Amino acid sequence: MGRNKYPEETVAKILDAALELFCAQGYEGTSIQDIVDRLDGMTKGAVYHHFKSKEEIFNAAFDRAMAPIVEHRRSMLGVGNMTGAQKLKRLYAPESVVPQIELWARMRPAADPVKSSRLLAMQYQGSFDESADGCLLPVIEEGIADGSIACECPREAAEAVSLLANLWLLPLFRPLEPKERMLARTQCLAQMAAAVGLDLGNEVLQTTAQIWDVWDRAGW
Amino acid sequence: MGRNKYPEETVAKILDAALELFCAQGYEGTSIQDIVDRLDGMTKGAVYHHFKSKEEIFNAAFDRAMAPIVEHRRSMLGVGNMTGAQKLKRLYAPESVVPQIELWARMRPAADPVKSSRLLAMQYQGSFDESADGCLLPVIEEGIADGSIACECPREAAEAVSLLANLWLLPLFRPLEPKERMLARTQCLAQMAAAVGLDLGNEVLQTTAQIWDVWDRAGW
DNA sequence: TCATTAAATACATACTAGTGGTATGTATAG
DNA sequence: CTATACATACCACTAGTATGTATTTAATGA
Repeated sequence: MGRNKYPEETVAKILDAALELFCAQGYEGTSIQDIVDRLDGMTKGAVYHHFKSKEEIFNAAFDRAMAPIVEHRRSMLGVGNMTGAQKLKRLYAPESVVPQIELWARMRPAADPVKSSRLLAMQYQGSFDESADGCLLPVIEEGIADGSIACECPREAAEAVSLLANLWLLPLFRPLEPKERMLARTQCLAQMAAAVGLDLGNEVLQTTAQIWDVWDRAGW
Repeated sequence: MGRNKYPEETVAKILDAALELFCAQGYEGTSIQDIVDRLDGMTKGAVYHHFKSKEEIFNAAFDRAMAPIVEHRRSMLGVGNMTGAQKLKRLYAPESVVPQIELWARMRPAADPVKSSRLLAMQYQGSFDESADGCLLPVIEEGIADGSIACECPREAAEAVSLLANLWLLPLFRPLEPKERMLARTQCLAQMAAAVGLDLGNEVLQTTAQIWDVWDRAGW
């Protein structure tokens, strides 16, 4: 294959193939050659021209996939005429979470946590980042400031809710549970969150229900 | 090296070296050769005679390390003259958790979740197993049966508490937080657990404090 | 009870296919 | 003409295997 006039297309192809493979086979289970083989005609030289390591490909692929979702969340919370409590509820409403889910469902990460251990580690890490630098903690603090939320341990509550939401309510790394069990988990989390001053709202149940439907429709 | 009259000594040496290396360098970061190099004189043939794959070594190493702890827990709960609620509190009392912690501290798994992603995945998986087949859920159900615990969603509560205890209160895969923050997390979890009917007891705070001291003393 | 033998075990040695990554070559776009 | 976008050829290293060899154990026979 000769030189491409638009190399960003090549980069996009690489990242598309990589994302799909990393999800299906895990990080260690996917070789650079596997990726190259999906880039018909292209060779390893092309890949290593655009990326300096397998790890960089992995990170780039997921950053790219996550970017629109992060953007979507951030824009949703940018509005001024909402209290912190309202924004918190909105964070777990279907409109916020479902786009993310559609992405995960499309990528189909392996339900085996060991096989997807690197993804799991990223979600784990991300749960802390999300609560620290991301949207959740700032929203809670906003709610405390405007008086709409009464929470004694905002940082801790944010971390706990993030962790449970990302690793327990999202059925990424374990076989999909029956719908009623996922709803029970959601209600359980909502009760626990309420105990530390966070009202996740009623819509969170619909969110879980919709997630379940998407997952189920995707054939899990 | 000639044939050993007591091959179980060889197996033990292999597992000791493997455990230390897997903790320090992660699964993928540790090669069979790394392990062999610590077994002075021994060769890869010996290792592959006793174990059929790297994965089997990994599992065997951790199963062996965990066995006495699991045993300790199980024996502690075997006694008859305790209510479920009392057993639950005991599960999170220092005497139950500290032995486990000493082990972890000795092994020093990397605080980088990505580097230790396989261990993280095992802890994640283990959190569900622990709540399902392990001690927590049975104890809760015992408490419900004897009337000492009132919990509407035992399975969900057990999973949530297990997850948070293993991935949030145990400082395995993240840099150690200041002591007061770890205590705040503990109190937060206790509050959340109480909201779904589980009283973890007052001793859980001492447990966290002791864990922190062990970690700190180990030079984290 | 004890030597002799046969078989099973505990390793060592030598090798393979495949891996992530690099060095270098070549053609094309700017 | 130069910088970029690739291709080709290669490297050290990996998990795992096939095979060889010495030693322990078990079986045998007296």
